Amino acid sequence: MDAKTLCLGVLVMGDASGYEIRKMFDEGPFAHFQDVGFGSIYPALAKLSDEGLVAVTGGSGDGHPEKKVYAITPAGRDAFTQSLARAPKRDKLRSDVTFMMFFAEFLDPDHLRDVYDDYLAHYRDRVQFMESLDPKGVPEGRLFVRGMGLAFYRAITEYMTENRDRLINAGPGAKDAAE
Amino acid sequence: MDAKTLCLGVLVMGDASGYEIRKMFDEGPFAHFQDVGFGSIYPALAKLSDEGLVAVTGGSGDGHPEKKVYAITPAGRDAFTQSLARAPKRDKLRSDVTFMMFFAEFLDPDHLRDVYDDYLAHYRDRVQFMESLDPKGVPEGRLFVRGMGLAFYRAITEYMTENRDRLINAGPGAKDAAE
DNA sequence: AATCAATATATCGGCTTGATATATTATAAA
DNA sequence: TTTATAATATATCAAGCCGATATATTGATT
Repeated sequence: MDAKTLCLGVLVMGDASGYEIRKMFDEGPFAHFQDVGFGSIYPALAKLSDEGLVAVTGGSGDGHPEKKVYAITPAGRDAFTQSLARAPKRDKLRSDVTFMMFFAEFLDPDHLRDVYDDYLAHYRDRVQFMESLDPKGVPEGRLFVRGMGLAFYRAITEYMTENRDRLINAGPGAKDAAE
Repeated sequence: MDAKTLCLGVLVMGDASGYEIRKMFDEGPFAHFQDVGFGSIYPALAKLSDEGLVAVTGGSGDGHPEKKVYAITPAGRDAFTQSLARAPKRDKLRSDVTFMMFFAEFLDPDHLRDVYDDYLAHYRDRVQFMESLDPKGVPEGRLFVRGMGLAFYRAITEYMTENRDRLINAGPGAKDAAE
């Protein structure tokens, strides 16, 4: 999905500023399956505005930053629906930690253990956070996606908890690093 | 991970051409957690060659394509080890299908069902494929990573099988599309 | 003999990424 | 109270990546 469609997706749920859009992908409901930075969001919003797909309110223009609020237009809604109707690209997971573990024998055992435990702790936090969310009034599509994220985080957490020693205790000189 | 490090990772396991490196990320052992295209691999190999981190054999240079085989040098091994020692970036999943499902109410029910079933079929295939792999002689790190991929694919497959009707039958006019 | 799929290298525009700069406001600590 | 810190907020830019495309050879199938 290109940055323009991602922005429209947020705006279809309500008006927002560029900063607020970012938060949706950084810590909000999209955080576990999409990502966009400011470097993509601001140019995307400018283009959407040029094309009449969003309308802007606020923003002085002279020097100091003032909040600009974007609202989707009827043309923007149409464009969004059309984007969703296109055949989706296949999923893409990019995990540098997994790449490191693949080459576990090239790593310093202490470093491997530290990275592993940080990573596992992070996924445990994600599980706890998602379990704490209130499902009341959330549309079916969003609940489904949330449930899938939780299933994914739980699977990783369980696997990493059960197989920790298998990886940490492998490799040269790893015996001291296990705890 | 940048394209250069990904290439070095493949070459550390044995000599390969650009095309063979690509296959490792497209259908090989890295396919489920990393991705690189030709547009990144060829420039990366050229840079690595300039820096003396890989050595090239073959390739005529005049017009028609001839296979070039790359081999990692001792300096390349050092550079690879150093790259692995750096703090890894956090995981990033990009799933356009999940984005579509989030906005299920904006989709034509038939289209949603088609996309859903294709997606589920794809993950079922991945599970079957990974279960068919022979673990004999595979180093611990690679087995661990393979197991984690399998855990991930299984979790998605199970969730999608159990919750299919919940999503497909939601939304306006969806009753006919369920089967 | 013709067709198709796989092998193989390479390029390029458009887009994304990650870092950085800048400024305001709200909160917490000294 | 003053200071420091964190959060809010917009914006830009170089470097690098992505997806599409072009080209050519080899092997397998019809």
